[in-house]
Amino acid sequence: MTRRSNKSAHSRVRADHASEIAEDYVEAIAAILVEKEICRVIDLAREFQVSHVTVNRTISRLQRDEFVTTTPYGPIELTPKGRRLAQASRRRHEIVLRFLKALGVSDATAIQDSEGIEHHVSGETLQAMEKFAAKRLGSGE
Amino acid sequence: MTRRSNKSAHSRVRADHASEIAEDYVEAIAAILVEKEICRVIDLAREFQVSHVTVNRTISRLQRDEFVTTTPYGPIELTPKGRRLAQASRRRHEIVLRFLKALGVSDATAIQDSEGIEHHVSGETLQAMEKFAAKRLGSGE
DNA sequence: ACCGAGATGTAACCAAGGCTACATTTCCAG
DNA sequence: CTGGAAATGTAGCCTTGGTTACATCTCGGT
Ligand SMILES: [Mn+2]
Ligand SMILES: [Mn+2]
Ligand SMILES: [Mn+2]
Ligand SMILES: [Mn+2]
Repeated sequence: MTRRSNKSAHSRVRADHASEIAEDYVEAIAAILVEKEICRVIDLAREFQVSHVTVNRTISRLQRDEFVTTTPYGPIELTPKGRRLAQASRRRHEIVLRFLKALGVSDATAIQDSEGIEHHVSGETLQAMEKFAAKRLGSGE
Repeated sequence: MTRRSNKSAHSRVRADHASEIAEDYVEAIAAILVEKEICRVIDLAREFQVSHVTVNRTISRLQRDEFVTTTPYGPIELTPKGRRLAQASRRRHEIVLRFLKALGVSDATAIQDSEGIEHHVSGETLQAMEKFAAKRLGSGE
């Protein structure tokens, strides 16, 4: 076991990565919209620590895929599809974050690790994490 | 908290991804070497479910970075550096896998999810996972 | 009103990782 | 020993996501 049984988990990982940027962007956009009511290219450049050019081109792809809308020099908005993805991504991210903290990991580390882990957590695992965190923090302890 | 405090976890994630293929390849090569004593391009193409061309070019990069050695039409071998990375990657992967199983996730799901998660687990989190799995499966139960 | 700093856009480049199509090499079954 | 199937290599293509350099637009403070 353990070795050589996995048909190809790697294809799944590649698929996870293909949707990762969309998930992180719409999640970030939604968060910025909440606390600043307007989202601009530079906000995302700061958040992701990339150049504004990278943000521009990413936003183009997201617009092509109908997650966001924007106009030249205008702010960035979410489509309904974008809002749905943002909501789901935020929920999953928060569950993973809470889970890591419940596991006993420091806040700083939990924040860092959850940013990558979130994209590789299946529904089944997410449920297990949720349950675990609930048992740890929920009402007891 | 939770929102807007993370300076940039995203840079860390990008760094994780940059080393991911090297880790997975050397880990796979080491495993193949154990049970077949020779590793060929086609073995890796099957393992990762990619074309042999992709494997070729990846192996070139790994050779450039001194993780593997190979010759035209020859088998693929690990350098000492490659062996060290393989060993460390295997260990981390196994801890994550055992951890997910200990959490109550099914074997199939644990195999899938651990393949992506492993690359985003910091030392601190890995230790927490190890400890948890030990408590769950270690001597009790 | 206007002007300059900061935000945004665009051009051109790069590396990684995918692919298909085709060429070449290996090596074993007959 | 040899023919051909399987393995390997090579050429050329694509998308994503990163960069710097430079051009243009916007808008708030004087
Ligand atoms: Mn993320
Ligand atoms: Mn990942
Ligand atoms: Mn692995
Ligand atoms: Mn992996």
